[in-house]
Amino acid sequence: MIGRFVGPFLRGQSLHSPKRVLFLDLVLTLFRLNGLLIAEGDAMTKDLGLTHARWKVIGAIALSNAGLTVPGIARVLGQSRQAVQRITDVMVADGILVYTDNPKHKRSALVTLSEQGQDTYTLLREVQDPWAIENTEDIPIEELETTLRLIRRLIKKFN
Amino acid sequence: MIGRFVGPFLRGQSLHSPKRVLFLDLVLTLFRLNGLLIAEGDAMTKDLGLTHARWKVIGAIALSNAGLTVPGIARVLGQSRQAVQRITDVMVADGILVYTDNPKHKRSALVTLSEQGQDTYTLLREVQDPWAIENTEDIPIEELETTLRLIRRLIKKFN
DNA sequence: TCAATAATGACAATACATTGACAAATATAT
DNA sequence: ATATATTTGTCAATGTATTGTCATTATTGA
Repeated sequence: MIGRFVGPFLRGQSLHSPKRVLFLDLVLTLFRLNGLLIAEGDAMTKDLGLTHARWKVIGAIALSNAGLTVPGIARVLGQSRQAVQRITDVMVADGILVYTDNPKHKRSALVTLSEQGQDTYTLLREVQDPWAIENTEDIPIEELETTLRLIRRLIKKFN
Repeated sequence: MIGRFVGPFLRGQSLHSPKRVLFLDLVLTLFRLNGLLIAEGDAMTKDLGLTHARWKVIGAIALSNAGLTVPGIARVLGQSRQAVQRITDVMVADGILVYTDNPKHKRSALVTLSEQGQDTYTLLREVQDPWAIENTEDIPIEELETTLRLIRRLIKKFN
């Protein structure tokens, strides 16, 4: 039952605009999933010496086609560019990332995986892939697509 | 097109398990939406003297039926109980929240809105409701339900 | 072309969150 | 009932993220 968590404050109005309550419930639920996903990722990558700040950056780079700058990674992750800059600086110092020349911008370098970074990514994939497959095997692909489409639609609104 | 952001590292495998790629893409997209939602909420509540740490707590309490303890709020928000404890302590000191007796637990108080907190919540609703309605008016309720159901399903896996 | 606007890097201050640890309270299983 | 496991409050250390500011570089539009 979808409306299960609708509380006393909202129940009085839920008949008038159920979509609003549904949406607020969705937002809160997204916050929760966000936290659980971070915990999942941290548990998954504990042995690799990664933290969520780090595997998020690696994931963003790996999923990108064109190459990403620091502000670009920040946009993909929904974070401030300063936070990403901080972690990429550390990861470059650690030899996981490399700043490479950006033909399109004099100062804003592209962030890429070093050789060591690619090794780390390979190890990450070895735990991440089974995890992803395991957690989607009982979910119809149509539902995943519908959800992803809706999430993207919301992102477009908030950009 | 759903697979638009699938990068060079993943493209080679996408035919073998498209759901996996879809899922990883979804995860990254959820991170992004999470950040955008926080920014939306902060912009929305700037005049109310709230921060995302605060309106999340208020929202969690408002959406709950039974009454929530600090660890309960933390579970709803997908955060550590220590983080929530910190912010509720500040909000109690500020007079927005009140710790009330919990018949079910000697030490673990229920967190409730003070009178001032309810006023704040009323003001919050005045900006939040139009926002929620505006951002869902072009989205079919079935899609919202499908998405919420999927998100809940994932949460259940990660609990 | 050139002026106005936006994006970026850099630095600082502050807010927020996680992790670890330990004692006290509660829940569970036998 | 009672031993065991889990949950909770608390404190401390550390990691992570936001906000604000300013100079510099890109982009846009007239």
